[in-house]
Amino acid sequence: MNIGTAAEKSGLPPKTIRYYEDIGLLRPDRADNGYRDYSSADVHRLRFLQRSRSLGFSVEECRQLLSLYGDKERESADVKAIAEAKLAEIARKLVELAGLRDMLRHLADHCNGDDRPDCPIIDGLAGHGTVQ
Amino acid sequence: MNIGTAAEKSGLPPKTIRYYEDIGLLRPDRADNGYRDYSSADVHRLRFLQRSRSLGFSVEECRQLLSLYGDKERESADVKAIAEAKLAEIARKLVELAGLRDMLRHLADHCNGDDRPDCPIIDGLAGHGTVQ
DNA sequence: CTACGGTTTCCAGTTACTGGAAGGTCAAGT
DNA sequence: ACTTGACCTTCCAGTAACTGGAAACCGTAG
Repeated sequence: MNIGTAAEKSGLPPKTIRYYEDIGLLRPDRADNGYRDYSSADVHRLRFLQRSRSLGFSVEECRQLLSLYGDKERESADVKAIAEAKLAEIARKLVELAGLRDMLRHLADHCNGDDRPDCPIIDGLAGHGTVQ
Repeated sequence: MNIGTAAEKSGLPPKTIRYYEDIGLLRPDRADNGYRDYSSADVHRLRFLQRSRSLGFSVEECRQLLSLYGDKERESADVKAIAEAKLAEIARKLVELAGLRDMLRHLADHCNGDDRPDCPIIDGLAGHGTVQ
């Protein structure tokens, strides 16, 4: 499949897909005419990249996660350790995302009209407590 | 409070905090010695920025969300519309993050030893269906 | 055989930081 | 009073992750 189709299916622009190939995240076939030819496994990788990038993981983190599948030589304990570390980070992100949702829900529901400017939502803006 | 303390409390490096001031997301006081002086409201804004940036929202999206509080002239309907749009996006992110968690959970739990390379997890890597 | 949309490479520009140099500030120790 | 070390300041350069645009090739429909 051509890059345009892969772009549609993955939700990533063609430019970004080529960029991911440049930095070695992907290695699509080439057709006789020189066009890139994407398999459905390629599209899965691209969808994964689209999702994890949009959730705030870095390209290097994505590369590591993708390698958990690709590298058959890798130690299982290694795979498990990396996966567990990311799981902890995901759990944290889920909590923060839910907090953000609650805060915006409150803003949308209760701060209409004259009330809004007085709403002390900013106190709950970013949760409570200190980092570290 | 000095920038170092604000950095600790917000989880952002001082460099990033100065950058956010450069692009107009923040306007801390200055002490007589020229040092930036952060209020607790400033720290709340910074914590909000740290969280929403790490969850994949762009700086411009963050600017818009912060303006929902700051701008007393803004129409309530406008505030509500923006908040609702972001809520939909957050709901989507929550689903994708949970999907990522399940996938990694499966990888960590069931793909140990010889089993792993054969696991067809990549099929579930990025969920199913097509974007758009 | 000519449009026109999709594809190629390459190079430049943008966003959002990040590192490092050169120097000013401040509180603690001698 | 003086020095030391951790903090702060500005400025300028570099990096990460795209993004836009030019010039040229490919492929199908009329």
